[in-house]
Amino acid sequence: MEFKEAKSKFIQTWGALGSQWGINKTMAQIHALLMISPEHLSMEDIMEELHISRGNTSMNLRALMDWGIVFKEYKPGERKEYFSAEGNIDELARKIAKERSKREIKPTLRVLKDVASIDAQASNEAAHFKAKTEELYDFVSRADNMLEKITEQKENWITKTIIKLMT
Amino acid sequence: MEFKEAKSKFIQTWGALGSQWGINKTMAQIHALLMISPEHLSMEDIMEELHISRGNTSMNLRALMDWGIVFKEYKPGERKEYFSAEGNIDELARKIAKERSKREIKPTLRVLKDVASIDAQASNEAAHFKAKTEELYDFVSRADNMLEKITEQKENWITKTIIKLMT
DNA sequence: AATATGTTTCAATATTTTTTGAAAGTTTAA
DNA sequence: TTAAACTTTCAAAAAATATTGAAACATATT
Repeated sequence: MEFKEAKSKFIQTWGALGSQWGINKTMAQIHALLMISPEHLSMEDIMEELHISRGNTSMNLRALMDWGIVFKEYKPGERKEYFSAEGNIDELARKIAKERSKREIKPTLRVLKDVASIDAQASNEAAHFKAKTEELYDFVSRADNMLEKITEQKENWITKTIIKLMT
Repeated sequence: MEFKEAKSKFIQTWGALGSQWGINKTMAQIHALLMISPEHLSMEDIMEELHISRGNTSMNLRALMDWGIVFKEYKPGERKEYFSAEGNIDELARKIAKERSKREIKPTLRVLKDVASIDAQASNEAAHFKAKTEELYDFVSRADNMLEKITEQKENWITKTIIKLMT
């Protein structure tokens, strides 16, 4: 395969994967592009490469920076802003996990705790509901905890976790 | 909180969580509803409860069954079909993890392997691309492996994993 | 202070995804 | 074999989401 073809295929695939996991396709594509670029890229570079508008680029770069996985870079003597992606994949995954936990899991846990607090005496249906949502709260909170434990191990957390699991 | 209010809040929240993770909102809501129902529900029941059309209900029930987390039930002497959700949350999570790995991670891995096979000699850019996609392949494949290891432990895999991680 | 070089915002538009509802399909029973 | 009871399919419509592009905004330079 040609480099150009491979590059395009990678960007498309990363974008599609993003979509399937609830992340804006363009956002994932910009990230993919930055990840494989040896040099920092300007907004113009990104727009041209992905054929997207200035506004779209600006908004998605902001989102990526909010996630802490893309950084603004300045070149001495230049007014233009450049961008780079988190280069360490371990760190990238850790940040994504942390952010999704904060944005989605934690709020869900709050709701689960809340709805599980109803009176079980009210009816058979209510009792079942309470039991199920309690169970769910327990599970999700454990899973979230596990993820925290896994990612808080600095450096090579995947490998470290696999080793511990083999015992 | 009232049971009715809690129920509605739970269904909404579960639907929203689904959306954020790339799962159709209605699909997640149907699943939520079945999960908290002590009795099996018919298509009519679901349509009425969630205010959705017959077609929508039918298609999303099929999708849930394809995922292996909702089952068709027959009542003796009745022609109507009833539905129930996987009751074991551990098992539910395991099935979702397995299915997403199969549908999304595995195909991505194939592409990563593929694009990483380009000639690194071609250019500096190509060399960097190859290195990055190889690194990514390595990481994703380890992560997928880890998930497999975690979920293949039957019963209480979350708890078991946490214990192993504490050593 | 005017101009040049950039970036951000956001209402309008385009695209994608989901939902509807009615026709077609299936199965059971009379 | 016909009708009744129920489910599935899919083209059209609706809703949700993403994208554009131009005006507003910011900041540096002349």
